Amino acid sequence: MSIEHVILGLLQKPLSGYDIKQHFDRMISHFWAAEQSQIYRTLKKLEQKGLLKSKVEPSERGPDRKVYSLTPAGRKSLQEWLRNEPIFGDERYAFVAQLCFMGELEDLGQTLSFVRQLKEMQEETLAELQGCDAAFRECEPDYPDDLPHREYHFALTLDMGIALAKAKIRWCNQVIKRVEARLERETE
Amino acid sequence: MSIEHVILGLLQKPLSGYDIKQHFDRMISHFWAAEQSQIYRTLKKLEQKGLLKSKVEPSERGPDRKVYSLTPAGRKSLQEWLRNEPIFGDERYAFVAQLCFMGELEDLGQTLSFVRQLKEMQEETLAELQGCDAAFRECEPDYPDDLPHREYHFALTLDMGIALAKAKIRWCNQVIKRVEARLERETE
DNA sequence: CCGTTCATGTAATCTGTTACATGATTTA
DNA sequence: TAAATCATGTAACAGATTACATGAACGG
Repeated sequence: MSIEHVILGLLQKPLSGYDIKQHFDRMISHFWAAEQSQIYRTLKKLEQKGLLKSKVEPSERGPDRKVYSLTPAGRKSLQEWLRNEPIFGDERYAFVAQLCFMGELEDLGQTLSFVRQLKEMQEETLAELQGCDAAFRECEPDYPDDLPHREYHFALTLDMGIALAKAKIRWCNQVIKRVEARLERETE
Repeated sequence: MSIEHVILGLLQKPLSGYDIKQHFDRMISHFWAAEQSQIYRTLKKLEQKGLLKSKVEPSERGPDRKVYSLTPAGRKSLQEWLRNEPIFGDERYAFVAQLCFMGELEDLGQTLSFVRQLKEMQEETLAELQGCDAAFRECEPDYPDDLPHREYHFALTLDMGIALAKAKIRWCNQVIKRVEARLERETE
């Protein structure tokens, strides 16, 4: 049920489904992704449950917006979720699965180019996260340790994204070295 | 469609649905989890598609086993997936989502105990992975760089699990220090 | 006039979890 | 004899993706 709670968490201010999608893509994509259609569906369900209320507003540009906000029951549900123990141990990494079975190809050259490509992808991710961090640092004088609680917690998760991206890149570098060395040994 | 390919990848040797669940839990749980019921459903689908074939065998102990193995089409499908570019960027971390919105509680004591608990969980995961690594090291004299390709690639993914677990623990330690410091400042 | 952004959603399908149902064999 | 392990699955529900459908406003 995490997506419901992530949406409740984002609704600190009233937002439309479209706004929520922007937040997913721009702020939290390093730990959660959601499709637009899933967001609309979940908003409808949360409203039916009485955790959200909505009102239609004219937009400055484009069609009318349907803006959602938390009800007291919604805030309570969010707080309960936050006080749960950490939800941990169900992460999935498709690229690790690919690497795990790549022995099947009997082609270390393929493994090497796979890991190099992976490293590039992770470097892009890292650059984005660091850009976000830099922007934050510039416009918030109290960054990072005296931010208001909400931004402070967001900054902590940004650090996590950066730390993990760096760890993945270090691991890629090690794998690249090891596979290169093995390739040299095997072609001797 | 990754679960289909993960199952194809595990079927280097013929295995029953029950065996496959054991492999998920014992060898690859740090990058992919699956429920028994999902495994049986997926096996059935893969057989319908002609990527697997099955035969029923008597078991040494317990009821008959239905043992699946790759067809040539199955092997081809696996190899195509392995030659795809790395599937990357859709990881989800529910515990990061929880932390991200925890500012809502306005209770840094709660944040602190959350992160301490998270750290303990990650230390358990790390210990398991290191145990697996140690066992591997003991019984395989060529570990890690001269293993046959299949085991070699598995060892690479084990390293990744260990590297990520360590990175998460380091991040927890930093967060714990920072939050402790802020709590002291705020209660002065 | 064409592409992008803004803005809403539905339908079909696929993936994943939880609960249920059955029954033999082994170990304590 | 009771619990754990071996072994199969189904049903219902929840979560996620992809494709489809509509249309206004704005910038080039």
